[in-house]
Amino acid sequence: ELPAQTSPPPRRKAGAELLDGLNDQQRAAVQHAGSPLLVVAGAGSGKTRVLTRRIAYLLAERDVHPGQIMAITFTNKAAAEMRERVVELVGRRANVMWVSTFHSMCVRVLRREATTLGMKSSFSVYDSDDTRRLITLVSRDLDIDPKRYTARGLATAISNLKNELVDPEEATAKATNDFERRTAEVYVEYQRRLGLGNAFDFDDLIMRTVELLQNFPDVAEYYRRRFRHVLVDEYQDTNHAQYTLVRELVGTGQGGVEPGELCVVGDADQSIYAFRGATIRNIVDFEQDYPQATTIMLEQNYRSTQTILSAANAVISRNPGRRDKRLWTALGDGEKIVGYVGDNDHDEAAFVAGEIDRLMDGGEVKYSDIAVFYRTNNQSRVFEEIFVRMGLPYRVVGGVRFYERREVRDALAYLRVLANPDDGVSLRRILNVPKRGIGDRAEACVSAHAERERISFDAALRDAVEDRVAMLNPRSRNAIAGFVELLDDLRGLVTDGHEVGDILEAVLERTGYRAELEASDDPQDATRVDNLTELVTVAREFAVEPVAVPDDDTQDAQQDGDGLVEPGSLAAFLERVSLVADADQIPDEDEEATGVV
Amino acid sequence: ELPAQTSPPPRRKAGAELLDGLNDQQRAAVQHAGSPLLVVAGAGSGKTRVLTRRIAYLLAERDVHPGQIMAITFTNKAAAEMRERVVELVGRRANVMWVSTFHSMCVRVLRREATTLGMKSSFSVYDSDDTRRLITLVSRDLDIDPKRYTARGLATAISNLKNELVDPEEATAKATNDFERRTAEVYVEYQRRLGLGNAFDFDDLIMRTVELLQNFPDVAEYYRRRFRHVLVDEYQDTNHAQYTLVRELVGTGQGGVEPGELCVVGDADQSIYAFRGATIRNIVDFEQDYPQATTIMLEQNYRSTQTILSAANAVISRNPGRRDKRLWTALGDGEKIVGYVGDNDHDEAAFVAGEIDRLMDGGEVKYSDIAVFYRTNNQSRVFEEIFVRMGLPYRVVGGVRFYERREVRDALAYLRVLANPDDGVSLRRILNVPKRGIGDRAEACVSAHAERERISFDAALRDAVEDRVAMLNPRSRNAIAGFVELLDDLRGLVTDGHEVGDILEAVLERTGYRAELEASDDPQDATRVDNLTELVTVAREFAVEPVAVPDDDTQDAQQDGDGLVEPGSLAAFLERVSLVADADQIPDEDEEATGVV
Amino acid sequence: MRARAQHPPTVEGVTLASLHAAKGLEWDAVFLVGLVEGTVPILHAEGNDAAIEEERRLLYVGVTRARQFLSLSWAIARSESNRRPRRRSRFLYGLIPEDHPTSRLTRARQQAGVAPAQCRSCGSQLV
Amino acid sequence: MRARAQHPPTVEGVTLASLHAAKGLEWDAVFLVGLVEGTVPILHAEGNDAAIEEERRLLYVGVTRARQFLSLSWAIARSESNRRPRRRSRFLYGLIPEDHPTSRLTRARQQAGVAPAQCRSCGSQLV
DNA sequence: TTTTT
DNA sequence: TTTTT
DNA sequence: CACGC
Repeated sequence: ELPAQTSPPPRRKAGAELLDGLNDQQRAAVQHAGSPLLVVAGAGSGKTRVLTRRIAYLLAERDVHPGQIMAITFTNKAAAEMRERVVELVGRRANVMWVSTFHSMCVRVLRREATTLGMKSSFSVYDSDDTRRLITLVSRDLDIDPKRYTARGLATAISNLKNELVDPEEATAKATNDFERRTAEVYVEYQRRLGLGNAFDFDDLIMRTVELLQNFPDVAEYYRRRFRHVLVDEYQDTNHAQYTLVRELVGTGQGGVEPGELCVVGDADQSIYAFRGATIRNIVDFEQDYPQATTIMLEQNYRSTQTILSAANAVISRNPGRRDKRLWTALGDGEKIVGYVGDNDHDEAAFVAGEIDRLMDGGEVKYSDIAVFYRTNNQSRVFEEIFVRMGLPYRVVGGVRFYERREVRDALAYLRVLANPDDGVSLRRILNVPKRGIGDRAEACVSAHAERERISFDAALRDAVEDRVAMLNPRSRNAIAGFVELLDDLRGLVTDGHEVGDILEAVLERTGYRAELEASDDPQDATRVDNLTELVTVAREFAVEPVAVPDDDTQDAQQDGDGLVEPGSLAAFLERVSLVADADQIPDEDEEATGVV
Repeated sequence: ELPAQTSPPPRRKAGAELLDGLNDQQRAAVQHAGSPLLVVAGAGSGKTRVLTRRIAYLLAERDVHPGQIMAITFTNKAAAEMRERVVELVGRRANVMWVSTFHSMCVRVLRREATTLGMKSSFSVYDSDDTRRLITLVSRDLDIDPKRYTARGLATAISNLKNELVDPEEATAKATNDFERRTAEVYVEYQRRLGLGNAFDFDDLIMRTVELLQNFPDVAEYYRRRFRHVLVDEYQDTNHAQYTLVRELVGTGQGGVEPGELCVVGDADQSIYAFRGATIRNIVDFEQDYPQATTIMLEQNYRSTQTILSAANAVISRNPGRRDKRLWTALGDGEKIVGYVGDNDHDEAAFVAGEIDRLMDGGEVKYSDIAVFYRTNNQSRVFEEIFVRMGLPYRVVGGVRFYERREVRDALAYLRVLANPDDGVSLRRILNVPKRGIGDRAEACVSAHAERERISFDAALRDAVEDRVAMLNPRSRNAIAGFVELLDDLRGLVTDGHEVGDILEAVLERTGYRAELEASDDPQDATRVDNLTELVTVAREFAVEPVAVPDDDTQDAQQDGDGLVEPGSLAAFLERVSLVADADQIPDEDEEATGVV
Repeated sequence: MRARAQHPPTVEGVTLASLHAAKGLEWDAVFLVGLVEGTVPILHAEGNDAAIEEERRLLYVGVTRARQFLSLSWAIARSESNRRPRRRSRFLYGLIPEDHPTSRLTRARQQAGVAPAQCRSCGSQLV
Repeated sequence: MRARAQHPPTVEGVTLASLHAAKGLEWDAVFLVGLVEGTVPILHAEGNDAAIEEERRLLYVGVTRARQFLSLSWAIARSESNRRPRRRSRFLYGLIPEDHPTSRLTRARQQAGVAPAQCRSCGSQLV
């Protein structure tokens, strides 16, 4: 025993260090082994710290290989931060872990197994805008009254079904009223068209991965053998499909594979995404779902003063039926809370501006340390007005995100069409953008032909060039011929292996898209040109960016064909931009990640 | 003589005081009498000071009655300032003077003499937007290709003709090419429709006042006898019509009335409105136009450092054929001029922001003492971006002005229709705003009926209610009936003598206009509601505002029926808002008005 | 001041965001504004217990974003055009007493037209 | 700083305006920006002597707005997307010498990539 | 009305 | 491309 | 028949 004390093996030392500075509950969460674990992590209780230490501890102390770990988050930012912090703790071998969002993780699985589901691995991922567009088309084809059933409404309904893992057939069977019947009808056709376009929508990524795991036991077994540890962040935000996905990944121990070790972290009191399908019940009922489960509560807060925590406790304690949890801190009471009643919202905003000025006068705080929160985005207006007048620097979070801007989506649609010719939604998006004389009528003719012949829109366009599309006049035919030729030219660049940035640059140049914006007198179009320039920059940086996951140091051989598209490729770029909501919405300086002060 | 020194008559003393602190040229300009006077007033040379002192001097020393003075400016702000400063010098009796813009002055004349020109005194004044709308209607009726001849283009062409005092007949006769012929055709019909709608456009105000003075010698004589002194500010900005108007007002001495005494002030080097019809020749050729004229040059500048003035002189001296004029100052050289070349506009903006920060660090300057000027408004964008980021308070001048906002114009259109039922443009503007089921087709039916029967659009609407309009379906008929009833209800409020603010409030309430905006989810609509609230406030303040012109103290009896609408009335409010471009675009703290430091 | 000009990207400014967007982050000073019925909780949630509970969690998320300084505010009317006064959020019951200065100010001002004094004492009166 | 908070309407901010909108007013410090061919004078005026003269008057109006401090600036390129470099305004001939630091900086920077030093000596070199 | 993909 | 009414 | 409103 004595030698062990004077020169302990490095691994043990690392393990001990990983528990440094943790409180009892945090330490228990890091060390727990052998059964499902629920960490109820109050606000500011050091949740990310626990997650990352736990992963490091698995590697350091429990003989777990990085390739056996899957950590799931909701945002790319959270995933990136988690990976980064684990790397800080255990080195670059951590890069072999799957640390990703639910959606990225599913894309990775689906790229590997696409053919099993009758798709090609070059599939597109449709976001809510693409989805709405496709539903509009479907809805029109089905002669649905677009006033009574808006595309947005139908999209929401279908999304809800998918979140509940209800497939088109079941939806049809279960429909009890007019709206549900119409929705099911659209759902069936929409899903068919997604397949035809070789595309998944956001919800499909989850639902169809579940389908894969449930219907193909050998696939499920492969992943269950591979990932022995599954960690899920923000568990209170999971919807039913995500809940099921996690269950399937972990397994039940039937079929010869021991269940994976599950650790979920979350806080029911911070469940605020019910409208997106999140079910607070997933976290509330965790102990029923996993009867072996252990629960650890993190109640010590490292962020706020006791005054603030008491206020928070007072607010939330009035919610009935919740797990009793009281945040506390060792930091002391701090400043009193300020209350103010204004005559009107302008008055209220003036008060806030004055208080900010006062805080700044104190000199201990920066503007970026201050935030104003409201329930609805339009409430920002009155603050912006007064802040501009007073010269208070500010940034508004929300609004149209970079990848949601029209010009950015147009440019990306070109790239998607180059990568996946079957992608009809993207193809139709750019068909006449910029204007090239292919009008509504021409599009309708081609579309009808595609439907009749049951071919892709791209194939129908090529038929049009050869005059095999009915009712199409020669003017339109010529315009289409020019367009198809343009696409083929651009696709040549892809085949020749040009960099993404160059391909994008060629798209903007050869299509005349940028020229049209530059010629415009609308001041908004100047911004649009700038955004495209920014997009080109992003693409250029992407090509030279060091790749996070494959790592020379690692022995893990499962990198190639492991659901990862070729780094730096067009496909990789599209995958990135399709699954990243925004580059930088909120500065990441100070995050949930709270440690001991 | 001794008694005169110990107790001089008050009037002489006032006169002497009025010359206090003026330089030789300024003093000469104030005292000049007996012939037309051109004051060439360089930038910052104390132009407004000279004008106001001159007026005061006329009253104090030259036995001129305030009612005999007409002072003309281009902006309401300049007029208000001039009046205010004269009042400071000579007291409230100055309020009897006509101090107004060219356009306000003409409206006042035209209200008095409307019937002479076959109009009613309740006429509307159409601004450029109304004009464009009416031209669009006319153009459509004349089957003019709206691509080849845009409403905007036609409006500009017609405006140019009016500025040159070319009437529709002359335009028709003189037309030499296709565009001119089409323009003349539109001009004829447009002018007919203006008459039918009992409306003048901005350019009409000038042109038709000239017509009045030229075609009705007794009217001209009345004004010439009445106004013995005409003063014109910013003379370099006059167009041909305004030039002629001034000539007609002053007269030539034929017909028994001595010519009025004319004093014009301006600076050819600051002529920058050629594109609006201003002709620099008016000021350049003043001495030829008025052979008796005296010219006084103000070259001493009280605003800038010599360094800046030398730069200014260097810039302008390269213009050929100009009157040689060199600004100088007694203030000394001051700081050197800073030059900077940026890599791109963002870089340039960063430099400017940095310099502003540096100036503010000096502590002697306020943000509001600093300005950034550019040639085209879209250049503001890059500055706004960097200023917001740096927390530099700023205000952008330009953009959509208050009275040009859609919601404000809609509300005013309601008021105009109440005041002038013949106003077809305003009536058609609000016909289906907010939506009340009177669509394009219905409007076309009513419009055709109005044309066919040669009645006003309002009368046609009333025919529609009685089913006397062809091709109109019952649904539309009912909608129109509701609308007409609504208008009649509202007009009842006007007849009952309610305050403008209440009438406006009733319009917003009973039409459902405000409700529609409040129900909207477009964040812009929240701003719109605020703008309407602001408009109501303006209207309320207007009703209680002390009236500037009629003054109890004065003996002048020509107040009633003197082209002034009843103070506080709906008509008065409309007149104000039709002729005021904007409430506060640039803060009026520091104006051209420069005196001795 | 001078330093600011030298490294401008540092001046990132005050954050304006929805309560949803605030989740997962923290700031030294936090202002929660518009705490009136119809906004927090939002009108739409009325009559639906689960929705009202979620609205309350939303406020909880907002409160727990603050490190040192927290301000709670609301306005009794949206703008001059809109007559009917607003009621403060039910979620403040128990947090700020009904008879607290901020509550009374509402009536006091309507009579006197005086600008409301700002209250720095609620912290001590928390439940 | 405190004073600012107490009477907020005073903080009116830096004025951004077109040269036309500047007419008739004055400021202690004036920045005239974008002084390149195609902007001042504007492209549209090219080939029309009267129009070019009016553009020159426009610059004159801008210059004479300043009381104490005047800055003249321009950029050699609009944004990264737009390649062809710009030439400074012809109206600066005689005002700022061709071989003045501001002119040379253009080339120097393209080679060195160094941020341009700001020039405080033109005032003395006026014609 | 909120919007992590 | 500027925009005093 | 495309396109702009």
